[in-house]
Amino acid sequence: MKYGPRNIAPYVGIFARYLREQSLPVTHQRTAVAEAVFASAQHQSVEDIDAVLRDKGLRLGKATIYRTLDLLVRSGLVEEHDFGEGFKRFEHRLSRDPVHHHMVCTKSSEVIEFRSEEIARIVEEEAARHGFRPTHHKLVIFGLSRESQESGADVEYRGITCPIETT
Amino acid sequence: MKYGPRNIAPYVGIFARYLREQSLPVTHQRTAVAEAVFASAQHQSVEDIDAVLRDKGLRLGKATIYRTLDLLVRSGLVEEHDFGEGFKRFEHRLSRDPVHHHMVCTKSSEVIEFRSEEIARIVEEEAARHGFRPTHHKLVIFGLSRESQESGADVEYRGITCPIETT
DNA sequence: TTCCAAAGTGAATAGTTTTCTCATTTTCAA
DNA sequence: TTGAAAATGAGAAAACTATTCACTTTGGAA
Repeated sequence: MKYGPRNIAPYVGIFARYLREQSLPVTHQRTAVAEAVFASAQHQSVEDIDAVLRDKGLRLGKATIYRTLDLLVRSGLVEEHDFGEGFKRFEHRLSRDPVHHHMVCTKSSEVIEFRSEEIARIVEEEAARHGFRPTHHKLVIFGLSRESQESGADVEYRGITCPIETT
Repeated sequence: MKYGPRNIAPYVGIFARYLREQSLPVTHQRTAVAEAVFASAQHQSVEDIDAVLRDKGLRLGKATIYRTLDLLVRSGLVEEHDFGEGFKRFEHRLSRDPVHHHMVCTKSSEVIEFRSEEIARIVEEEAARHGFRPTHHKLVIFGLSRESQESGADVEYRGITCPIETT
């Protein structure tokens, strides 16, 4: 779904332009965080981003990373995800498929992306039916990836066996 | 989407049966939490549930509430939601439409439920296409409810104005 | 280039939600 | 009734994110 490394300089430039439009200073820290996010095709946690920056010899305050990610999300260049892990993940929107959804393996945490025109249509229809004005939507499918199934994992259902009370 | 108050005793009974099947003690606290969740048609936070219990004169430890909610979710009788508020919400599955999705108003936090057979079909198709074995899925549409729109609220887009760098 | 007001940074702190610990209490089968 | 296994709850801890504030940087103006 993502298409390997690319020249990210132009995208960092777009972020810089966004900052200037908003009358916000273009700092080294902001540029560095943007580079780290744009350079990876992964769904990165704040820890991941901090690690990447650290590898480059940069030690930014956590607060700065959070604040810059907030700006990136507001700029529309980066998307925020919550896969139910207890923390957020961030993904740039510079791929050829900026709108897509996710399947998350509950065993391996593997993430598969997919696209669906139908989903967008249904969202519009359902929203219109309720007088709702949608801005964005998120669909996440949970389950087992092919790899997890092949490695013997199985969905363990521990729910009620029968919804009708018999006792 | 929810159909008013009902006699929840049978459902508490089903939870009790689930506990016995799992060889887990049926305690007063567990019964009380189940009652609180089953009695409301809302998407309740842990705080909400604690408040309901408190109103009934019950003061359970937070740990017990969390542990019991975990059991309720595992039993399949209750569903867990994350509407991006920073905390979880819980909803029983005793309605006539146990499978449904949500629209969340980013202004008023109002939640609208809707059903869609098409979504389920698409989920199955897309999962099959990737060899993925789905267990469940969540679709949340964010935007403005009719009421919020009528009260003058507007989506404020603060993103980039043009993705093509011109400078 | 220099100046400077406005804004950013980062270390520490605080806040929130959720989980863990462990001494005490409860459950439930025998 | 008894007792082993499990639950409870108060508080501590953990995990993630936001805030505070003294100091630094940015960027437009002179």
